[in-house]
Amino acid sequence: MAALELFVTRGFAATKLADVARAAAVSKGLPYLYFKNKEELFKAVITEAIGGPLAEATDMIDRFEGSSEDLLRGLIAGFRTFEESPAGGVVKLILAEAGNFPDVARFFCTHFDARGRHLFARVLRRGTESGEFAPIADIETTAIVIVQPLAMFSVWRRSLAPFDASNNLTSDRFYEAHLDFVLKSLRP
Amino acid sequence: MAALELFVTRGFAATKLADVARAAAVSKGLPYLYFKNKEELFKAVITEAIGGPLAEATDMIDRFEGSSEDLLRGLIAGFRTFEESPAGGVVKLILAEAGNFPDVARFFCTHFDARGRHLFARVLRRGTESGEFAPIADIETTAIVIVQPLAMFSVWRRSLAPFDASNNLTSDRFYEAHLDFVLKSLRP
DNA sequence: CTCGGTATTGACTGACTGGTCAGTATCCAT
DNA sequence: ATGGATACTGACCAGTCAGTCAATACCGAG
Repeated sequence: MAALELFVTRGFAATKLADVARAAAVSKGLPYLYFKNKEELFKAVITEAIGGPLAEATDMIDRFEGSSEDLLRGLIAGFRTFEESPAGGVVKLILAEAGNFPDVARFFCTHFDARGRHLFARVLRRGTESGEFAPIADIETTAIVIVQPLAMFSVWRRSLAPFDASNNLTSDRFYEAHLDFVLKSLRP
Repeated sequence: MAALELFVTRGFAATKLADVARAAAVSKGLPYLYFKNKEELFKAVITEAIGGPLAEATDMIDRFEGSSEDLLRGLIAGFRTFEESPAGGVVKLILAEAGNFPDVARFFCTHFDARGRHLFARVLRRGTESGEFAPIADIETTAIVIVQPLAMFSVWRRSLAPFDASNNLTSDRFYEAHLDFVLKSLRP
């Protein structure tokens, strides 16, 4: 959806519905035949952007069989493809607008944030139990520490990256360094 | 400044100057005697919020003598006090509004983002050269991977945290897990 | 107390934008 | 062809808010 891109780059309040309409090559009134108002459009855009990728990710995990390290790699790779799709912008969008849209924030928390963290925690638990990873004092929080760079990179790429003069950080380099760093920390 | 808090929780566009004035217990017109317009106020708020803490941090580093691990701890602790001060909200604010305020974004990049990363990279280099840390393939990018959870946590605390049902993550637990994780990865 | 100057106010305006709706285009079944 | 149903348009309205400025409060010196 064209609306998503505008919301991501400009924010909710600064995005004019006339612009959304123009970007989608329709008239100003058309969106109102499908969405009650701007806020409903916003919610629809977000839930649509999250829904698909989330479903894919969960059953990818459920069906997985192999080493915990490979599962971790798979999970991160999965996040990357989501992040690099147009839908990846929702993370930034939601973090920015959470205060103004409590129910969107809550929805995102339970259906994406918490679930995503849980998946990583599960992998860590699996790995430590099998002895593949070293023991971890606080698994839930460690999962957060692992996920946060991914989320942050997603946000950064869509906000500061274009303005960073010393911008020689490619996605490849980042994901490589991240995985390297994480695995070093996890191995016994 | 009262304006900062409003900007952080609501975003730039959604913050009415009348509210800023009310929060500061002055009349609606007063800010215009000190700032040309809303955008100038915004820039002033940000530069003020960043300026002080940044100066402190840099000369804290310059004067430091001791082990690299302690320096790293000091750096993170410094970030935490900044993060927990009212000024900590600028990170979220800038990430959200970078697209609408290119020059603010550029200013933040050069004076805070890049410099902060550089400090961490310096510590890593110092540690690897002295043999205190294991060799690191890509120091600059690794520094980013270390800093990002800190930045993300700052954003998260001010956006999703209040809506997260399973919200038993305290700052203490987070910083502890982060430091533990990082040091595990760095040690030879 | 008075006067000059300065700091502050808050009603007002002009521009902008979310939302409406009477009207037009398109399409399909008969 | 034609009637009607459906999809879409864009001029218009009403509300909102950044920004202005004439009027007022305040203060310090003489």
